[in-house]
Amino acid sequence: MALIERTHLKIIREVNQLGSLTAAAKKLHLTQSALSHTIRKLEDQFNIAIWHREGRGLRLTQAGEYLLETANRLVPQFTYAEERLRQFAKGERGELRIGMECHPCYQWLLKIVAPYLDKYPDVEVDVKQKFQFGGIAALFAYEIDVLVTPDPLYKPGLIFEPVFAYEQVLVVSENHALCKAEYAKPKDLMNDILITYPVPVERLDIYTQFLIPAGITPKRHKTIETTDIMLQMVASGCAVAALPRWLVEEYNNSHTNNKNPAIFPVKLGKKGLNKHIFLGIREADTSIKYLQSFISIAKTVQTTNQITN
Amino acid sequence: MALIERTHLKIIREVNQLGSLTAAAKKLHLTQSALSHTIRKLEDQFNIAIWHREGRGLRLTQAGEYLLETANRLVPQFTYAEERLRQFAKGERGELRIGMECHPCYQWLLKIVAPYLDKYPDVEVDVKQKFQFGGIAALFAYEIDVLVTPDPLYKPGLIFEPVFAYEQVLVVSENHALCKAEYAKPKDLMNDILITYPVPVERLDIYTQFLIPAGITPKRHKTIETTDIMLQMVASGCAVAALPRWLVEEYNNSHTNNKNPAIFPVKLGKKGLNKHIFLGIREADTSIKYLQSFISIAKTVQTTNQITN
DNA sequence: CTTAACTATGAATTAAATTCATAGTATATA
DNA sequence: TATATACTATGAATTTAATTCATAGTTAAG
Repeated sequence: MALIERTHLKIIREVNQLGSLTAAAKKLHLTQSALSHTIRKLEDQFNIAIWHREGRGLRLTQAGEYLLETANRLVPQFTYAEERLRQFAKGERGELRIGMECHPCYQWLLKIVAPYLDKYPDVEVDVKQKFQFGGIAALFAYEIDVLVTPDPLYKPGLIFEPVFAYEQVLVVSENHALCKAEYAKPKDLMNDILITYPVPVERLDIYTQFLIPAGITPKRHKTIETTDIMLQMVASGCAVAALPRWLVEEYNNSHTNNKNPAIFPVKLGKKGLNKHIFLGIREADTSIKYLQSFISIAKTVQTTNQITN
Repeated sequence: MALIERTHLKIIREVNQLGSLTAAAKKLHLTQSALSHTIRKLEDQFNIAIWHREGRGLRLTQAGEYLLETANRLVPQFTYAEERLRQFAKGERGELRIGMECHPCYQWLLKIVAPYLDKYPDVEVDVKQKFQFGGIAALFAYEIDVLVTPDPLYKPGLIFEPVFAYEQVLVVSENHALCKAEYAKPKDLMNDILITYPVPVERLDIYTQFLIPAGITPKRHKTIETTDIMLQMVASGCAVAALPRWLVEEYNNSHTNNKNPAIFPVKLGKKGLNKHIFLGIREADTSIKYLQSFISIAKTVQTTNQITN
């Protein structure tokens, strides 16, 4: 059984606009006969007339008027959908769900997103920070499209790209004993309150690569969600934290003129704790232009950052 | 160049709902191969993927998600449109634009429309009273679908059906000299103010069939739009009017208990002035069920009226 | 009353959709 | 770790549908 198709709607619209089957046929690159047959089939199918045939003219019936309304509503939605598909094809449109497994990177991300959206205004950017089974699983499950993480996990189907290097440092107030020290040793933290983000200890480098190897635990361990509050608590001298060096520098640049107490970065161990941030994507998505572009912009922004800070 | 068609949308919807091409194919009474080819063609056309192929499973891409949304929006509109066409075919739906060339018939019309809409709730009824080139022209020009008129004009393409007979009478107050007369003669009106609807004199029977043949004109001629006010003016004794007998009877039934002055019908001439009301439709529309039904209901209602009044 | 500008329609043709047959691949099962 | 199972993809054959061609029929205009 034949149904209403896009062509029927297109024909009805064109005939209404141009006034005749012949003219509509020319516009649609078909013959008058084709349109006549096509519409006739629909009319027979539903046992209705679409036009009153009055000599050499056509006048819409009520059913025809109704179909014209429908056509005027639906046909543009088809052409719009096609335009969208072309945008998808060109990689100009899509959803970019960014997963963050690196708390302090949020500030950095904001700097990328602004120029990125200038270039790809039709990409819908969304940032997610919580994952039930971790960021990698979220990538595999298509919950997110890019993962920002310091812990790449090279699995088949995933690709990781380093986007910037940074040094994880201990952050202390001007009153802290370590504030002018060349570097910190694990036991220096025995009497400090250590603030971290609320993530499992095994994902905190200051534990896995600094305190735990030395068998040391700090006096207390507190967790805080927001970087700003964390830094303020450190500045006030209540506690210490482990954060990227650039965050400390940025904080000082924006706060010292306000007479806020400065904070000091201290190397973690003699060699420091050097880290990378990676962007992870699914291998299947490597061809998506707006995704590739996000990665390359991410690389640019970090470089600029390194230089200015 | 191939475009997005209804089938594509249907397939995407079904696959999303049933989880596989195979299941969707069964539901759509097609083979899995057909769906695969059809979608593949669209993908090639726009150079996009609609699904990620993961082993034996399909997962929508972003473009696919978008198309699914579109499908969920558009497909129901197609099926709805088809339902409407079936209603048009059955004559259960349509527009019924009623043209009135008979002012006092408005009350009568209201009595028809109520039971009619009970039976045809999907018919859109509209009443028009003004026509630039007359009611017949309005019928031909598809401005209206039925014409209610006392003056049928038998032209090819039009069909008129009498729906009720009535007597046009002179209406006077209880103080008028004619109020108990057997019938009125033209010269009886020489000192009266005559009220009519604001239509050309050649469409007023009291002129064309009563006064003009006798070469008489009334003292004055006033026009009023509304029947109610016309009747009240007659009742107050200021003027006389020519109206259908049943209108006078109806007025008296509803007003005498309120102590309002009664009005009296007087035959126009010895034999009275007998008229018919006709419904006119286009010959092309005779097959429209809801239109035929309107005419038959119209005939029923007038009969009932005749008896009760 | 002839021409021009339409639509309708049957038959022929062309194009497109669909199926058939089969290969390929991941998942579940024994 | 085979093996069955439940999918999808795809080329070629087939069927079905769309389109054209050729032509008749109708009306409005010159």
